[in-house]
Amino acid sequence: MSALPSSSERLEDTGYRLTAPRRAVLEAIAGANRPFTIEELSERLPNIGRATVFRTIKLLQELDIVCRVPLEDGGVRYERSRSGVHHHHLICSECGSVTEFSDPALDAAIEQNAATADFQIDGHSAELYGRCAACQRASQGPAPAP
Amino acid sequence: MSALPSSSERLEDTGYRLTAPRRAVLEAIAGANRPFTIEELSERLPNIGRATVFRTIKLLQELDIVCRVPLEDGGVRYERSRSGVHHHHLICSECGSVTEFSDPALDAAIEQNAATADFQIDGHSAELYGRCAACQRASQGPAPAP
DNA sequence: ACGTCAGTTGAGACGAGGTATCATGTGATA
DNA sequence: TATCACATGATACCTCGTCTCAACTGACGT
Repeated sequence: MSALPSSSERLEDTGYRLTAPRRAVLEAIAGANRPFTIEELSERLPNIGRATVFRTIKLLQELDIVCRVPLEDGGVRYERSRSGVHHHHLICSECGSVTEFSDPALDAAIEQNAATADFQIDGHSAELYGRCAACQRASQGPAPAP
Repeated sequence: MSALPSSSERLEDTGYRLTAPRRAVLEAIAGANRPFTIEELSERLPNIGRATVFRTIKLLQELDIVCRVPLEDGGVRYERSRSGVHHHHLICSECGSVTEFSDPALDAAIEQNAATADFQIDGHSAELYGRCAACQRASQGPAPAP
């Protein structure tokens, strides 16, 4: 719901203008109940230029207001990020749902590997692909037609 | 060096034809000393159609002869895969080098998270971005001209 | 050795996703 | 409320990858 107030403040605090198109994009994002593509967003906002949608999403990524979800096939979706908390994704290849999780043990393992290789780590990504619980249940329960 | 014999055998064993263009792509890959883009590969093989290079790389990915390296900016490179062993990447954002590592603890942490979420995992990716040891040394040691 | 033919190729059209350009519009400040 | 840097929209353009289809060619059987 209220992803808007803090987001718009963050825009202004960083010296960016809070314009009508940006407000519209923020509202559309706040209203999205699942990760979205730029194209989907753009369709929902027919009065706003495609380029502006791209520019705004790029900006919001830099401000950690939205985050990029890389898909297995090379495609990309975006989602509102939960208050800048670092997390990873469980991506269902059947229904496309994306679940977040964070795990200190996983991050620690990653940092351990970087340290061993004398690698100065800036960032990392970890995505898990497979089938979510709901999709597993759907194909197990009532025998579906083959 | 000898990535060729086993790779071409693997092609034939799987029922694919070992054609001249495929052989040329395999040789170019064997001769690459760092992860490459399709475009780079295509430039090195001016007699081979771009579409064929794409098709061949796709095929070699399926056969686990090359693997995809997703970059931080959304771009992609490819590299010969080490004998099908599952691994992750340390990707230097300064010099572009890619180092592989594998870590059972990391994979275990990933599987643990999937299990907790009742998620049936098919595959996962984990990439670490930052600066490699060499690039860190280069900017610390002898003061370079700005 | 050679014919056969399904698998493969190359050229180029096409499409998705994203960026660059530039004249015009507009939010925040004085 | 005037100003002007910042932001926008339309559109051209670029990159990366796939599709189409006629022509070609490896692998196999004879």
